[in-house]
Amino acid sequence: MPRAATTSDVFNAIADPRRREILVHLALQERPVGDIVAALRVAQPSVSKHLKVLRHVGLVRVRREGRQMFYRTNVLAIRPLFDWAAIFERYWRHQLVRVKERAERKTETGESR
Amino acid sequence: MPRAATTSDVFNAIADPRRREILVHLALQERPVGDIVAALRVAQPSVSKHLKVLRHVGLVRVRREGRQMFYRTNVLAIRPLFDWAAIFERYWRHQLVRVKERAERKTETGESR
DNA sequence: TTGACATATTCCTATTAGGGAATATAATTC
DNA sequence: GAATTATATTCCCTAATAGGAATATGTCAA
Repeated sequence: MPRAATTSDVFNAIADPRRREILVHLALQERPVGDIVAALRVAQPSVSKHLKVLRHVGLVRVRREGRQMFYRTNVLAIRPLFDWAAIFERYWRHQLVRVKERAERKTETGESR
Repeated sequence: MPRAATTSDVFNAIADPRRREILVHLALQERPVGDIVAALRVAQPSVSKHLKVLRHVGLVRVRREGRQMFYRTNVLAIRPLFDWAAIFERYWRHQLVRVKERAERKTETGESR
């Protein structure tokens, strides 16, 4: 079985670094394709293809205005990714707390190394 | 240019759903490969291959004990993913706040629909 | 209609993946 | 050493890229 399609879900869609850049670029405000091309210095056909993938998984929305297509990030679509990563957040927080406590105990007892 | 290797970074490694399952399974405690095979009902060679990918990007750590290999999730390695997704968190929080406020205004004025 | 501009699609190609089956390696036990 | 258990690696195969170049589609203006 080959690798899952980039359009299969959000996790596969954001595997590509260019697409992640695009999403950040379109998070604050909608922008036409040409703006993305200029900002990320990527060939226009390449940008259009990435946008197609992002549209397929619902990570961006489009609006036409004359000949321009305004894209914007659908931030809510990133939530499944955030929620999944958050599963582990408490573990590393605990880990960091333990490291911190150990460091503080050492300081209190005047230990070095 | 083909797609980036699954071992190129955390984002590509977690694109596969099996690997995400494995990471969750190994988050609470370390487990031998056989345990993962039984829990996820995936062929053993397949599990070993996924673990290899996860090891390459630092998402899991291994420890040998006799003939068993105990793997555990390195939760801190998931942080780059969490941090990236968190960029968008404030945007959807604002969005949700706006939706909530609108709903409350409607309720106050006795509006329906 | 013609031309200019903005964006999308198609074609091509090298590379990668992931499952299954078979086999290899490593550690333990007898 | 031989058999057993646990895990890793290799081989085969098909499907899916992502970029580059060329081309198509769509919209507006004169």
